[in-house]
Amino acid sequence: MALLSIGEVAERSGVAASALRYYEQQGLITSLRSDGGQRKFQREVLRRIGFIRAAQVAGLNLEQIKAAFASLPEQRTPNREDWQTLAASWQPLIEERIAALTALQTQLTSCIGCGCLSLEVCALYNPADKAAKRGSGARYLLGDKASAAD
Amino acid sequence: MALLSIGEVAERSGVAASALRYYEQQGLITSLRSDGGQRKFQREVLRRIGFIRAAQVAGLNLEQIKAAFASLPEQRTPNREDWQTLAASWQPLIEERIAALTALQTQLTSCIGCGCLSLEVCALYNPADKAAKRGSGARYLLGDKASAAD
DNA sequence: ATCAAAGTTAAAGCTCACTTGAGGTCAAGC
DNA sequence: GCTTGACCTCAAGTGAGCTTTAACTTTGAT
Repeated sequence: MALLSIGEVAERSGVAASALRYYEQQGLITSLRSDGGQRKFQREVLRRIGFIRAAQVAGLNLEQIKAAFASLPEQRTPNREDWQTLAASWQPLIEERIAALTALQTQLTSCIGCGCLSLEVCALYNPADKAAKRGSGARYLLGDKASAAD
Repeated sequence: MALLSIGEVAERSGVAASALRYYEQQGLITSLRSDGGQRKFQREVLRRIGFIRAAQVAGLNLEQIKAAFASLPEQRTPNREDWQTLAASWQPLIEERIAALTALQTQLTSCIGCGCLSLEVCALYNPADKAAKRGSGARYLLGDKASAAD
């Protein structure tokens, strides 16, 4: 069986059918349709979904993931090299996030050790000092969301 | 000047006044009031805010942070040791988060190296694959958050 | 005394990533 | 042919974490 129903994809990927419809609506995945209009997914979609979840863990939002997917070929099914390139492009991001957490760890530790009750010095006291204001909405991963810009 | 206005706290902490009011409403920080009803913050609030932001980066939500703050003394101003204890309690969480990202990194890398186009094996393909992998796997940051179900 | 800047409240609004619900359709087994 | 369960669409709802708005008050400098 070459094509998968939405229910099958949901079960195999561990992602709810409603989420899959949402991903399709957002342009992250695509589907064929049966005569009756029901979604028929190619197996490839499982890999795509795997990458979506992985990227979410790494801290990207759906729009960023969609942008990353734009590097994949549209004509043919992406091959190993295509995915490799994509995965590689995320490594720096993951490293960055790890670095941020490590820095936080250090900060918490050193803030303990140092006399940072004497204020003015500690990074925990003066975290941003001029935090760039993003738009409204949840800042679900404070550090990285778009902190490159200002 | 012992007490700080909300604007001063906002500027020093890099957190918007509206967010500070929200934190107060949620019980994460407290304030005294002037005769006219305006907030007057003790300096200590800056440390609290620092910890809030740090904890958010580490992945806690406000309720969890509030719960963590419950370990701080209410009668007296928390001293260095109090904060130390709190910070220490967050170390495992940060380590866990770093471990998750590292695992993701490994997965992405190995998924490239291996013949994982042959499906069925790759963790990216079968991320949840039933409740079998409860304690391990890259997805738990996502999974914990939304679905404690099943 | 005046006046602008900064502060107050309550309520509504917003983003993200989905989920839920209503009302209807499709596909497959008996 | 009928039934059942999976599927469809569209609209509205959810929750976290804020921000914005409106109408009003306080503070502090001149």
